[in-house]
Amino acid sequence: MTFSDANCFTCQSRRRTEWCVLSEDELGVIDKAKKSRTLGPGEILFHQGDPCGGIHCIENGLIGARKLDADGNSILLGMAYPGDTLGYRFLLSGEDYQASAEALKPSTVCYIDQSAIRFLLEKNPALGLRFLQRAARDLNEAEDRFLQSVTLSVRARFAHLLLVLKKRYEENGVPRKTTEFSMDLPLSRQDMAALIGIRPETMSRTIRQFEEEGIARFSGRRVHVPHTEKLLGALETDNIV
Amino acid sequence: MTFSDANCFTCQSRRRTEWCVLSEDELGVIDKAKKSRTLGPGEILFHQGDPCGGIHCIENGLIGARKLDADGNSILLGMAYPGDTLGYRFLLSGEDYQASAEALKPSTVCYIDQSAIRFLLEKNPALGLRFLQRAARDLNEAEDRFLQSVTLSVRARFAHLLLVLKKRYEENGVPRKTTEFSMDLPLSRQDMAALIGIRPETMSRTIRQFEEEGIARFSGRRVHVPHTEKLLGALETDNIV
DNA sequence: GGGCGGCATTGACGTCCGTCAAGTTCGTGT
DNA sequence: ACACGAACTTGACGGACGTCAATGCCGCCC
Repeated sequence: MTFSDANCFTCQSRRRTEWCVLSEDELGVIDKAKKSRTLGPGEILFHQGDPCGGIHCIENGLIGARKLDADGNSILLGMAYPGDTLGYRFLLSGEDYQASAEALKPSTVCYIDQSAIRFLLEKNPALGLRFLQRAARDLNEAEDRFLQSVTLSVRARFAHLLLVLKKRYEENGVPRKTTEFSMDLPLSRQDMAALIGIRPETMSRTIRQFEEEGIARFSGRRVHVPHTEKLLGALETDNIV
Repeated sequence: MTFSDANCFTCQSRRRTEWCVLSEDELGVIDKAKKSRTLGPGEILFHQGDPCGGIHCIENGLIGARKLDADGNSILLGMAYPGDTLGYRFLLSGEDYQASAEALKPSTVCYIDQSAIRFLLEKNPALGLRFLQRAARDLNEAEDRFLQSVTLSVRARFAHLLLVLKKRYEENGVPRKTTEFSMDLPLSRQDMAALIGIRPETMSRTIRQFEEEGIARFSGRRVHVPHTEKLLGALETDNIV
């Protein structure tokens, strides 16, 4: 674990966080309470079962949420990008973490103890509403994933995933305006497989299928899509209103 | 649509709602703003695509959330019991309803306009936190459903569903202490099928399988489980930590 | 450098579940 | 009471995806 210096006032990701509704004074409370650290890929932020004593706020990088099954295989449940806050759910409900958090890319993350959070939640109702809006978005996303997992084919779910990763890639980097695009996938094959609820073998086969159909070309973690509309055609999204 | 009289102060379900943190005065705001109505089974509370102008609060009965696919088939997404509030997510995010709400049993539901809600959210931070806790619980539930849909067999998912319905049945009625139990299912076969992401035909076959194995006996909407531990044995829950 | 362990790919095979079609039961309205 | 439609059941069939096993690839550590 490496500690780093960070500053809430100059944080590039702040406008994406819930803290954007805080006054200067209130932001100072966060800034004083925070502890910052950097993680390399694979490093663990917290473990499933650990008590949740605060909130993690991602300044930059990429964090993944995992569960482990009995065989020791880890299942990637979701990803958190810069500006996302991690753990508010368990802080509020008082439960222990139900998943582990692991850096998927080199990341800088701040930890804010619950005392500061609770103080500000009492003081500024807008902060709670911000968290509530975040929860509402997360909830919509979770329900969509369930619906997709039971209504869409593996092909379509993988196409969805690629488009979501593209969107995130562009939000956190350089957007492209052309019909074609390339990007570096932040995930291993088996992590992508877990995200859409399939086995690594099926992931390999779906990738090969996409290559054979000219939808995308894969080389390691690099992916190139020559015609975005071909990828859109694999969505099968027509049949749900 | 039938209107009914209701009273927040004497409401039997209030202790389960978010309003339980309100003072007498604040409860009066809700009580004045609410409009109460009763619905028979099949009656629609609101439609997918309607604008969300307030919150629905279930006094008693059972409400289901549905989406429609292009074929006109309705997919049951979830259920709301007495004390649950419906629509806070869309109110906060300003979106239209993304699903319809339909009474599954005779129900009494109050509608509270957003102006009262927003007034109280600003005034009493504890109310926002209550909603946040609700959202956190809903989120955990949604993620569990996704995990189950990709890791568990149809058998196991149906066993889960029966146990959830049992829990709800006992919370809203008479609990039993014995190893066996009976209950009336509040759902049609196809609604149960949709909840666990399978087709009605597969639902029928799973029910027959349970009967053949002596796990449960079904007669119309009545279900009898002679040995609860047999049902627990069908959960296959061992392999997820 | 050599060996080891995790990730990825590929093939063969099996099975679970979706699809289609037909038939039955149930509920509702006239 | 009868008729109609919706919900439910059952069977036959096929395909998509999981499972198992073998192999290749690559980075890491002794």
